[in-house]
Amino acid sequence: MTASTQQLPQNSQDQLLTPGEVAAMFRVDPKTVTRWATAGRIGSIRTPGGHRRFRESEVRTMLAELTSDVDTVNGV
Amino acid sequence: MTASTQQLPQNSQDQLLTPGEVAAMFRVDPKTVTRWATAGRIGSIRTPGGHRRFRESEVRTMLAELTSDVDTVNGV
DNA sequence: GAGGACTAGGGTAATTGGGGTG
DNA sequence: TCTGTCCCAATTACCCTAGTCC
Repeated sequence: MTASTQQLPQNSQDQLLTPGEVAAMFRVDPKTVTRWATAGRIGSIRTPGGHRRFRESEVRTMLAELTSDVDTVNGV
Repeated sequence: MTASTQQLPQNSQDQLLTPGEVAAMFRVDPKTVTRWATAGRIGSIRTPGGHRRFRESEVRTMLAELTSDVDTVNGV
């Protein structure tokens, strides 16, 4: 049995998502998600190869805010 | 009984991880982790059978280094 | 000794990154 | 200002069989 897989050393409870996954959730192009990461609007984790991974919890939070913030503007 | 489920009294500071576990931490394919080891981007320990093992401390360090979060943990 | 699960290896397809443009 | 699409190069993902680990 996979005794080794009994407990993943996943200290972070966040699952990582690929740019394509995030792009599908936001209905945008992966390129756009990359721009968000470049602009610093979303935390990104890079693989040794240079590809980006995003935290599921962070993406969900942003998505929830957008859903809830349809026209709920704070100022105007 | 598999002693794997038990906490052996290792004095350990470097727990060994399997390619699958490292792959899960980076959200990549186990083969990709193998390529990193082949490319020399990550230290690898080979078993007598040829399988690879990675040090948890090293993997954690890489994750921390590659994590470009807005978190101001250490002002590098 | 037997079994299940994972890994190594090579090869090919899909995705991603970066720059420039509409 | 922001997003979508083009190019090309690099990285990653999935296919297979055989061997190893527990």
